[in-house]
Amino acid sequence: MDNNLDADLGRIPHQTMADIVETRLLEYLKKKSFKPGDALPTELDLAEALGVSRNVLREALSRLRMLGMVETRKKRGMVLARPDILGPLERVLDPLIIDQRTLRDIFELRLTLEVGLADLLYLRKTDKDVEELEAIAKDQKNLGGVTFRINNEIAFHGKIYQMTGNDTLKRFQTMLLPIFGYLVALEKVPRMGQVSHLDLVELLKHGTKEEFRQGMLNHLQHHFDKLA
Amino acid sequence: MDNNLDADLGRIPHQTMADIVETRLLEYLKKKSFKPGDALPTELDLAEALGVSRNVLREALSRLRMLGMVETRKKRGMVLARPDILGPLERVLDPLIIDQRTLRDIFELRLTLEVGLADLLYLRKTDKDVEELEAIAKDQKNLGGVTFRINNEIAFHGKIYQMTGNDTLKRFQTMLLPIFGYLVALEKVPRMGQVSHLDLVELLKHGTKEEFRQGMLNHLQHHFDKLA
DNA sequence: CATCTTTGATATGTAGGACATAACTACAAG
DNA sequence: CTTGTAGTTATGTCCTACATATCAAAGATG
Repeated sequence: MDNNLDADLGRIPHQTMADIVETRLLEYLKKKSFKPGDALPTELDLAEALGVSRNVLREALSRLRMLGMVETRKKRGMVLARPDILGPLERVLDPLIIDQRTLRDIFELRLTLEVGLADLLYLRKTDKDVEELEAIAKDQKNLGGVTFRINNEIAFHGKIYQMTGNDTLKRFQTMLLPIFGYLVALEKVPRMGQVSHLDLVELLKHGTKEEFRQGMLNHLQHHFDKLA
Repeated sequence: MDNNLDADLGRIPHQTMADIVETRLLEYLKKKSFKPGDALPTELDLAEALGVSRNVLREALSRLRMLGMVETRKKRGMVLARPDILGPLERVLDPLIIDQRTLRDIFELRLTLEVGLADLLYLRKTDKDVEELEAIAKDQKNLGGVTFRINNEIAFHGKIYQMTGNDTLKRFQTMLLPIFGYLVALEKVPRMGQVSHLDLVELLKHGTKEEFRQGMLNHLQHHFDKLA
């Protein structure tokens, strides 16, 4: 009867103490503009200051620890740390849990990145890198099973990301792989672009930045075609 | 004397119970391939099964709640939910805490995205969108103070992201803004690209995808110049 | 009979106490 | 000056207790 009512109205968020303490702590850290390594008050002091039990405080702190924002050592107390910005993302990226719309968004995000990569690539690529990339591309010729072809695909594009010299970008791409495996596996007939990996390597060796970008675009064209 | 010793050896990670429980729970959720809405065992059952106190379990659950992976309601128990993949990222993005290298990486990531956006843009842009973008660009003419110019810059590029019809991308861009504000504020002399916002709008109206991309590239050129 | 009210059971939310453990400090011993 | 020892302190973990929201079923009312 009113099954859609829940979807229409949604549920009122109901902030819990731990939620509030979490935001308060984040505000506190940012306001005080601590630098990594700075010492923080003890749990007992914080709990008392916030007027909550140590239990609640620790639940909030546990979150900040997961984000890598604080580290705690016995006796020493808590210390502000450099968060791992991609760590939390990594935990959540399960294609089966993420909704279809976001999945599509992420897919497009990857395509966008790959097309835009050319500039960084030409800025930082080395001859050694190009050689290694070529080796990967040539490996594709003697294709084994489906598994091999997928792994080779991953290796090739992964290498390109690595060649940009941008570690965050590379990690980001690695994290998105499961989503890609999932989406590609949904395709009935695996389609290949008109521009092969070897073509891309050739462009990288002797072509201009714009030619390579155009080549990558063609390589990914059949993905773009399906977006609408 | 041995200041580098710490850097050489690093610190031994020291997993805490909550850490272990967190990973175990994540494995459990993925292995069982729950769908959003499915009910989970109670805290007491989970704690007993894992052999830890309810306290520790709740610290781990608190993390999953922050990630949006589980929701809990009294009596009803716990339910698997759709995680907000960008939420955790949002909490962490404070330019003052992130290290310089990652900051640069993110900056490059944004440039890469912006250059690669053209395809999605031409796939989904509407006349109404272009008009609105033009309005923003024209606003720039009668420039007020520095604050206004920055806000206008944000509005213009933000509008472009929104025009891609990719909500995740748009949110991502919004989240990165503080980092941009920070990096741009570091510049002594604000430099402008040779291609203005109005030029970009013109390209969007009458130019091809490739022309627009090239225009965006020129618009951002001075940023690329500083990368090396 | 249908609908509203009440009551009880249950799982989470919060509080507080207790103790183990790691790590820092200071001091004594070689 | 290094090494060993004792004491202190803050975190890590466990336990118990109770409040609260919510579901479910029994009971009351028309």
